[in-house]
Amino acid sequence: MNTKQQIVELSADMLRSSGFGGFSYLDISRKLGITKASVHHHYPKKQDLGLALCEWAHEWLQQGFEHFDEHGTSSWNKLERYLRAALKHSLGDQKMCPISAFYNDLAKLSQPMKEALIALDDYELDWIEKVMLQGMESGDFHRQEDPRALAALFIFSCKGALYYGRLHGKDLFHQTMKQFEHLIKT
Amino acid sequence: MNTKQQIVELSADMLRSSGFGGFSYLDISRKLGITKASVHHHYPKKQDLGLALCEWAHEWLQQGFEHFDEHGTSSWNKLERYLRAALKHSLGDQKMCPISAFYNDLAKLSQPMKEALIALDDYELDWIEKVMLQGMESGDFHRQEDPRALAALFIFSCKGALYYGRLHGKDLFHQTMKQFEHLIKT
DNA sequence: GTCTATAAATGGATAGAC
DNA sequence: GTCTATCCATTTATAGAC
Repeated sequence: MNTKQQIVELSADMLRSSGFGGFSYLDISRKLGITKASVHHHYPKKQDLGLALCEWAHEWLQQGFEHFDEHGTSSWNKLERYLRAALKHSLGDQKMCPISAFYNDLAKLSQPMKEALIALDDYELDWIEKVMLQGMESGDFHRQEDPRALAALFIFSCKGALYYGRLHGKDLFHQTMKQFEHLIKT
Repeated sequence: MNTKQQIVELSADMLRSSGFGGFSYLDISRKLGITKASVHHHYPKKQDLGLALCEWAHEWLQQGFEHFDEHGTSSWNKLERYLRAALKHSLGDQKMCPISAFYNDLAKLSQPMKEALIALDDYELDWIEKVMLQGMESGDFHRQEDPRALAALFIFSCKGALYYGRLHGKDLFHQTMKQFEHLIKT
């Protein structure tokens, strides 16, 4: 893997640990055994790295969704796989999802990064909404007037539980999502 | 108001705008017209200020809950008042709730601050859970096995919607909480 | 309680040699 | 592509005079 790719992969890891403002070019250089100046050669401004990380996050989501679509045996099973992956990648090793990580430093993001972040959110909401609609069609979920609001409710519950779970433990996550399941399943 | 109180009040404002790591002693000193050294005299380490801010947040929550309990005409109305206040203090003037603001910089908080934060979360969850129980008793809400999980679902939905709402607008907040209302009310 | 002065570290960024 | 060297601003924190 070339240096440029290594920088993105490593940054993605630190992004999910500490947020976009939580790691520096010095951190990157030290862990890769190169100098700060070399990192700047590949990504002159940190905003450039930020946009590359948004692309990385998009592919990260895309791969997950394709996998859940392919292996999910029902609408709820697809959501269950989403939750299992979220739990493993978050509380499992004390990291955030990349989207939450960007929101952490929202006030300091440039306008292009904010737009990329909105697109990321919509991409995730689109997938959840699609699964919710499938679940209503198949009769697995109670019919709702506003499937996108239901998708938002699901995402916020999941991410909030992961966010708080870093301090309160994973039981809170399991109990919260079990409550959600109980409310929407027929 | 004496200097020490002014420091806490001003810090609380900046905390909700930018998170705990998002403001500095220089910011405080400039806005109060004193020097950094004077700020350090009142709160030697930033962690000392952080603990004072946790106390401030506790009183902030306490006053809100007392107000909602006193004026709420039903269980749902109490939650509605909570939501209205949250919306006003968050998307209204582009601020976060103090708890979310601390979570923003979770990785950098000292252990005593993390413990204070857990206590804050529990205090908020306790109040919501109590209202959920009242609503079930009175028949306003569907009965649930785990009222604390329902309280967590409510809080995460609300805070997530506020968090995302900073980029996606307040409609997302209204739609999400309307969906929650629809799922729990009889 | 407030000030001046200062320290040591970090963060983002650039110029220019190899 | 990588390095050395450097710049400038910021952040937390302390010592000591008034």
